[in-house]
Amino acid sequence: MAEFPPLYIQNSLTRKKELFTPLNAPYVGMYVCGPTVYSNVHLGNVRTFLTFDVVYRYLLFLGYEVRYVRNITDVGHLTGDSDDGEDKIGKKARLENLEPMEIVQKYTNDFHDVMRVFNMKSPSIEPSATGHIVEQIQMIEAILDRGYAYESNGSVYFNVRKYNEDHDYGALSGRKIDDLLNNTRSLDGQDEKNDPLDFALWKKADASHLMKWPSPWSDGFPGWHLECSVMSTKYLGNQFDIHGGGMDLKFPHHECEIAQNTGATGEAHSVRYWMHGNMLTVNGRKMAKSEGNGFTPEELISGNHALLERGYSPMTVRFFMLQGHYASTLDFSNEALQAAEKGLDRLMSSMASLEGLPTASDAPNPDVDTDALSARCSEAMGDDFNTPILISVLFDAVKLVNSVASERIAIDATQKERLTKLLHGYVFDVLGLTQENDADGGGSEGESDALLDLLVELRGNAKTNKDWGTADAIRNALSALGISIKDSKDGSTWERD
RNA sequence: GGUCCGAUGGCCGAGUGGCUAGGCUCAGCUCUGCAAAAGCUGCUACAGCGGUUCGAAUCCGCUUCGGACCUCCA
Repeated sequence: MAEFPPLYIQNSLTRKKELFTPLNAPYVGMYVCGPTVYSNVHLGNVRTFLTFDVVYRYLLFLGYEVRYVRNITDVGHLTGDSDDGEDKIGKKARLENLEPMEIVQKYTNDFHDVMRVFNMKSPSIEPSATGHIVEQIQMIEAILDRGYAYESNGSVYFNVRKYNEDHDYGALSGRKIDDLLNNTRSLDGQDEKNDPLDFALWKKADASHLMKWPSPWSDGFPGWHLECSVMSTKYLGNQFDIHGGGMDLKFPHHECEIAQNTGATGEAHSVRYWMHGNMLTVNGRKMAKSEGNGFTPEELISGNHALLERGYSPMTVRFFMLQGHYASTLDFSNEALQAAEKGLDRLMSSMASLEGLPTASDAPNPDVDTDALSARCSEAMGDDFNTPILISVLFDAVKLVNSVASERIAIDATQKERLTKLLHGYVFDVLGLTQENDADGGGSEGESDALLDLLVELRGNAKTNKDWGTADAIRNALSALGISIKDSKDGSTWERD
């Protein structure tokens, strides 16, 4: 087995930072709760998917073979205060006068577009709940067989108290069953349940319900928590390595997932490392659809939203989010976005200069220790994916690159190669940042580049002749077009802003 | 009401007992025809009060303020 650098993960279940040891290295199984496709994703959703995109990327970077499963929830999600609420997708379908599956397709497409714009890697498998109705029915039967569920009026409920006699309900979220009971609000339409804590595995559909399937109990639809239990274990096994999701899913969703898995097999600890990403906040408040403080990636890029002073590029947002640790709340503000934009610009300018970096030295510069830089990077990521620390190390590398570029420091070819490999690996592969200079589009890029080179050369001649008027005129004109010129003692270069 | 979490310099944001990240902003300097870029230097903070310790942003207690979950939520 290959050697992997140590990776510590903060496990939500044990509340400890643990050394990551996959069940079957080099293979890793990872499941992340995906979106419910009944409306556009907002920036808060993006943050969670970004968190696990980086986890996925880093595991791949280390050389693990990862099966990354992220579901699409296209049924079973109830609205309102009780389990008798309406299915979100069915409701939306009625509102928009579309087939439920049209809704699902529409917002799935939107979700994929967003993922692409933010340079998220596609999961290995993206299963949908409606594609696994049979398996969900089978899991309900297994849970019934073990006595942890009961049928009531065509619906099936999980028996939380019975389960808690043999296992520990509340272990993940740190809740005690009696506290839960004391604090459960009395809701309507719960008479079918033996106990308010019980949750639905299968719901009987009424006549107006659009999405329903036959089952041994009724024509109905599966409970929300069930799909994740079914799809994670189907593709990753009854026990698998990493389960991720947003902090707000910890209870009840993930708690119920654990109960279902254990209830169906009798085996505890189906998930070895639970990871939870924290919330994106706006003015200190969680960004959420219900709060009305969310905006879509489209609004973010265009700047067309009351909270936005102007638009920001997807990579700026990606970088902004990576400058905070995934387990902390991150507060959104225009000021912070603008600071991130400049920082990213500096990082990317430096990346762009790597190729043309001079190797002025025949021997390695003893003051330049690429191995140490590399070690600090892997240490940062190995400490629970600490991207802020990683970025701080990368800025040290930026400083070094810029010093070499301006010939304040000399390095040899080997050091240049290592530096390039390090920066490419962490910036492009691990953090998933990309250069965003291709905004002018079209196939004429090469031509316009050549024209720009020519203009810069002409300006250089003007400078040599001390024709400052011409030189400044060219610089100002290019600046107005979004091209900035950088002078150094060896000549000038240009860069698109 | 219950459970849990947080409070870090002008802003964002790491850091869990001594080595006092990083980005942005601001000021000065170097370079430059000027500017930009780049480099260097400076601004040295940990909500408040008490305690433990040789030593606390970091551990403990209290107070204040904020947030999350307990209902759909990434």
